[in-house]
Amino acid sequence: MAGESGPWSLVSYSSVVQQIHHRINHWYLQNSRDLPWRREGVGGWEVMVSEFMLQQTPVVRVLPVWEEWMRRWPRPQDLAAEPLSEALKAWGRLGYPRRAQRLHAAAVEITTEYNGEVPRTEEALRALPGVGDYTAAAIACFAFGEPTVVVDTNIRRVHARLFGGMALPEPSPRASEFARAKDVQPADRAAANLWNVSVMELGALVCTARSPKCDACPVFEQCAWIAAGQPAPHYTPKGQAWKGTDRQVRGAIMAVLREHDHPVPQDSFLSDLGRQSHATYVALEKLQSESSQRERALAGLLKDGLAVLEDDGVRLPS
DNA sequence: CATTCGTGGGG
DNA sequence: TCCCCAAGAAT
Repeated sequence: MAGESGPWSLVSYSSVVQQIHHRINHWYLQNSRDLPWRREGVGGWEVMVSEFMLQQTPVVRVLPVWEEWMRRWPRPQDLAAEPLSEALKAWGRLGYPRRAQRLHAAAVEITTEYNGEVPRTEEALRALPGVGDYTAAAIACFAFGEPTVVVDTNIRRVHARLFGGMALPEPSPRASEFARAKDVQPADRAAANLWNVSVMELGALVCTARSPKCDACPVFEQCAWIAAGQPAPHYTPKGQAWKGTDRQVRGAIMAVLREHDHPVPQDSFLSDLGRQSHATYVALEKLQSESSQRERALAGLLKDGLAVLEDDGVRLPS
């Protein structure tokens, strides 16, 4: 495979790889979760919304919000007809509200440029706001059966272990990983489709980042990481800073704005303490004590178009 | 290429 | 309790 020597070189379609295909696909058919966006008859819009929500957010937290969005906005036009503020409110506490902003913008673009039909090609999808390499490949594959090369964090981890013999993939995706994923993917269209979702599911349920369930793995015998004696990661992931960051304050401000239909005076953020979660309460105390950070965080939200400044306060964008 | 950007459940 | 990190994208 590209950029790699060793036992897997030039043997992508060897019997071993075909056996891996069969084992992981079979495992998937027996063990996959019954997720609503995977059910029969689900269209591009449903898959697209799920993919946006699943960007850096666990499935269990997405499920109820996705159900509500599908009930309320069954088509892109339905969301596009609503002001951005409604999308931000319905996004709730999923996190990264810019995803809701970009999904709303994508719905508008689909409505105006594609007559309300989610585009089927990876290229067209990739041009939509909030759609990167992974999401474009995922929608094309899962919704429309395109044999795209899907590379998400789960697939990267499975490939790093199974084929690379490493505990974890590199911190940031490399071109060589895409090349390897393309190389080990079945040529057949339907087979590639099943393979993509199967490897992803294996990574989500068995080949997890922490304490992988190797005793339940269908390709334990083929795994290069197991064969190498399960070596430890060659780097230490650097944690995501949170306490005292602008992100925390931005989240607190957004939590307040979501609960108001009218502009909220900046000096009255603290008046809503009673209705906030503990996390928001803590963040709001910071809003009070560190005005410079509050101003910086608010400026960021205004710049990002997630909040609007009026004469009488701050509100969500309409 | 490194940073920034939310949230909350589980190890 | 604390820390990890989860179907990433944009800059």
